[in-house]
Amino acid sequence: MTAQIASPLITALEGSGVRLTGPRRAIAEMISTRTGHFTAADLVGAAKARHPGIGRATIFRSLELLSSLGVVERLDLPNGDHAYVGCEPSHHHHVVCSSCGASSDFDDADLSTVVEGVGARTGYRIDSHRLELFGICPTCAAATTEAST
Amino acid sequence: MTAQIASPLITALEGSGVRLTGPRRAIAEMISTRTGHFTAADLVGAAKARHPGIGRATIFRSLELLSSLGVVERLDLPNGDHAYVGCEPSHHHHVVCSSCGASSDFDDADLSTVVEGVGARTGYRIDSHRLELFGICPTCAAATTEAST
DNA sequence: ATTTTTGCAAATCATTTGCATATAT
DNA sequence: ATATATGCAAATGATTTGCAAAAAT
Repeated sequence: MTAQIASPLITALEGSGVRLTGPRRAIAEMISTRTGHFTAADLVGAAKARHPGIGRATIFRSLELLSSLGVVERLDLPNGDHAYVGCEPSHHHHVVCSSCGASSDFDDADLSTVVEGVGARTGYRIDSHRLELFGICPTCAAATTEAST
Repeated sequence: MTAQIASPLITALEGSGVRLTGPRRAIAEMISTRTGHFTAADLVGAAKARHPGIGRATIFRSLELLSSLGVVERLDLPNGDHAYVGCEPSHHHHVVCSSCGASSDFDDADLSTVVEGVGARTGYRIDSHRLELFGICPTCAAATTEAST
């Protein structure tokens, strides 16, 4: 009975009918050890070090697969870069730390009021939305304060 | 006294200290004739037809300039493409039509409550946010209904 | 045994850059 | 006159694709 902690991603893969391959396990594990967001290039780099033999294409393909399963989400950073974060498959949004890349999820409740209001005012039938918040996480804020003391 | 309608973009350029060049006028005009969002590639194509001689690089540079002036905004479409829309320079967000690309602006008021709430709950100091709504505009909705009759 | 995945290398696509020339001020 | 902008072509960077070989069912 070994620890299964690191694997909501693996669970998601298991439940989806795709094959649970070595590369996919390795990628899932590399993602689940990350605290914050990461780019495809980050993962390619990590793979080169920790799991040589995994190709660039496989990483892109896995990222797409995991996104489609809803356990990884693609973010568009303010600078235009694409990044990813591991997350719960339910609908929600992210706050991401501009300093360390950490991210938290938050849910939808209050936002849906806003979304409905906009729909009513503009006449659009709103199908989907995306909200991303950027700021400084408590840890980084503390570190900054300290440094300036 | 000729119509100046097409030129909030030009006004913005004038007020900003940059030089009002031929290519910039042409690009501003091409943008202001668009109803919905457009990609850099769209503009490159339009320029090739209507203003040959304007280079790709100039288009990208102008888009960046206009974005920095706040009269054009870059969107990240749900499919990952980058697009732009012309807009008012005040802070606001967009609803974009998945069918025709039209977009409307809406302001911030209700959203700021949500943003503050998230900041309070997560402990993040929120610096910026981005909200994009996607759906079907009234015009396209009407067209669809008609077609199915 | 059969189907899905993979790795590789090459292809594609978007965006950026260097630099000599042209243009707005 | 002088600083800023432009066009071009080449450079860069990210992501995708074709395909034969490898691995999972």
